Amino acid sequence: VAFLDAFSEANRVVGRGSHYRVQVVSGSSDRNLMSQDGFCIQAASAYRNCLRVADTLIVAGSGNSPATKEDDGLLAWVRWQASKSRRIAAISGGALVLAACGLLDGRKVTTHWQFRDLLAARYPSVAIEQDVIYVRDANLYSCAGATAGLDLALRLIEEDLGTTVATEVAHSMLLPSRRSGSADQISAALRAQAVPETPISSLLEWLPDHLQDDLSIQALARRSAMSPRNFARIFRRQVGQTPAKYVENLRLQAARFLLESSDCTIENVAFLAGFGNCETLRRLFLRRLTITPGRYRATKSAGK
DNA sequence: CCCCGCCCCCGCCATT
DNA sequence: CGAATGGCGGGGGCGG
Repeated sequence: VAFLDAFSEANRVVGRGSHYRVQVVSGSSDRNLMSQDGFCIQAASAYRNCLRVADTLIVAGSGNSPATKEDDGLLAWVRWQASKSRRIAAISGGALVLAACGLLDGRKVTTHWQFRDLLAARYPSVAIEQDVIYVRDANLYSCAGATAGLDLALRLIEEDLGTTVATEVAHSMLLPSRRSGSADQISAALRAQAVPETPISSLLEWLPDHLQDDLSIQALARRSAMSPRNFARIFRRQVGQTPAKYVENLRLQAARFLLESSDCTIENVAFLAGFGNCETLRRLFLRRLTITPGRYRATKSAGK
């Protein structure tokens, strides 16, 4: 449910004329949704009564009922919505519902490890990605678990409204920052279950401690014993971002952290985060956060 | 602020 | 034949 907050928070950030209108629809005959935690949510409507087409269709899977009982009416409704909507997202076990609709054949998706085997066995043509917390395949998004749904929501917001808004939403929701799709920040429990060791995953663990190194594609490819072209492809497929973008995000994150929580000079921050000089850092901040590093630090410290 | 060179990204094709 | 890999080149964005 937490990912719903991200959209309302985005509305608050962009101000009046709210951008998102969220409608919760139940997949049952009545409006009640029973969560596995023992509380009950009342949706705005049951799916049968929802004839409005969603711009973004988000299908959330519940933990206790793996959504595998074939409710033909529900599947037909989802198929119909999916055919009309601009993009589709599956959260956790929601992938099973979309798969049952035949919407995942040949598509790249991820799901909670708890459903992975079932999904793979029942729908062999689905391309399951294992070492990401969320994945995007064209207009199809999916994520591994409920909390990853939050990251997915931030991703959608970022695509709709830009990085600045997404970052602010993440900030106001007390998240350290937008997590990337990669596995490096996945929870320990999920990591233990879901991550087979790959060259990319070990690279992702190595990266944050080596921001000052040469992190060009060639250098990273050499480190991973791949050709540059192939490395870039594999990386993008597994991580969901291009290598340079990912590195840029890491460095930006590091710089923000240093500005907020240390009194290093800006030049030192730039150096520590792996930027050649402070001009590069400055331009990145202006591009991504529309604020200079110095002002960023000032507003952060002035706020407290 | 501008400009040039570099590198990233991606489409495309050849090879295995 | 299809999937995986490597190489090439252009276009565009970014850094110096």
